[in-house]
Amino acid sequence: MVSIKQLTMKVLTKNTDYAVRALLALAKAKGSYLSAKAIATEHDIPYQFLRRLLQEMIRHNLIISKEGAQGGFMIKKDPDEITVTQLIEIFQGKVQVSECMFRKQICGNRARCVLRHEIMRIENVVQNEFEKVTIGKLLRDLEGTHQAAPSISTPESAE
Amino acid sequence: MVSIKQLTMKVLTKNTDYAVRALLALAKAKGSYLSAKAIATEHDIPYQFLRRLLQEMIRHNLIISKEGAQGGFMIKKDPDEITVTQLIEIFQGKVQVSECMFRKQICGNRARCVLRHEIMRIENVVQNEFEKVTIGKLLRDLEGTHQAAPSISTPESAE
DNA sequence: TTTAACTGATACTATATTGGTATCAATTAA
DNA sequence: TTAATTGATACCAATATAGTATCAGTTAAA
Repeated sequence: MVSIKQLTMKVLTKNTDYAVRALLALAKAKGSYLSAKAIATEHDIPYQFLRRLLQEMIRHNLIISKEGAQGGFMIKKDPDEITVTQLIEIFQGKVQVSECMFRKQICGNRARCVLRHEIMRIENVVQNEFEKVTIGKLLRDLEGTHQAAPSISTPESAE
Repeated sequence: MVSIKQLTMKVLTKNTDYAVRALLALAKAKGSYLSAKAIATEHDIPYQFLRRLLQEMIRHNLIISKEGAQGGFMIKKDPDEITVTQLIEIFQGKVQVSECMFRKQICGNRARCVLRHEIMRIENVVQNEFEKVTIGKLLRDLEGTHQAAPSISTPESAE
């Protein structure tokens, strides 16, 4: 058996998965510090793995930290402004359908490439779909309140 | 620097990329046999790699082969019926946003999970987009004829 | 002022996936 | 008979993904 395929093509890796969960926990605990250990334990995320993700999120100004005893992490950015697209880009890189498809052989001869256009269109669709999903929305869904975001009406908010 | 991300999140791997190119070549040469070597050379695809992909496509009834000298591969299935979704499923597995996200910790307590629904919605969007793109459509785009498929009218293809 | 609970930073390991190569047997046209 | 070709499969290398370990520095609190 030639294993050229896997079971599923994962769109979200564990990185993003864990990051979303951690952010939901932090969004919920808004205003107080949660330690990496507490988050890891409660949400079943490998501790050291989580810490790397948290550091990365600090670098991207999504959260802040406090060192020392009773320290931990606190959400910084408005949960309604944190999209899954952003998290994917941070942890998995920019969504791209194919790095070179249709560029080399096929489109080499043609100046304007309709295929390239087709592919980019799908890229945008994927990205837009994930942009509709924010941490704020997920949190409300999770808590079953289903109320609209306080100050933002459109899900596609700017940076 | 902690490399927890790559440059880009590839949606199409080389497998699928090469398979599409090979199928385009075979669709173009419809009715005659093309050798793996010829396809590999002309489209800059690693020979042995390509052969594995061709074997896989035979198993999925997309193409047929003829052994021996002057043998090769010929397209079997109607190019308009071969979607990129199918190729992704053959070579990369079924598109799935996340295998476990929101299922374990988060949704453990709640019977009906709105998040799960959200994720599945995106999965469908992605898949539908790729289903719009067939080998037949790509071939016509490639040749610049832009005429509709003989038996199938594609409403979304006119952009 | 010592200690335990923390984060910051980074090195390390294991496994899976992806991309690619090599080999040998069987088939067939010339 | 031979060269071109597929069928089948084993193998290898690079990269990505997932997870672990360690040590230094900071801080609240005993």
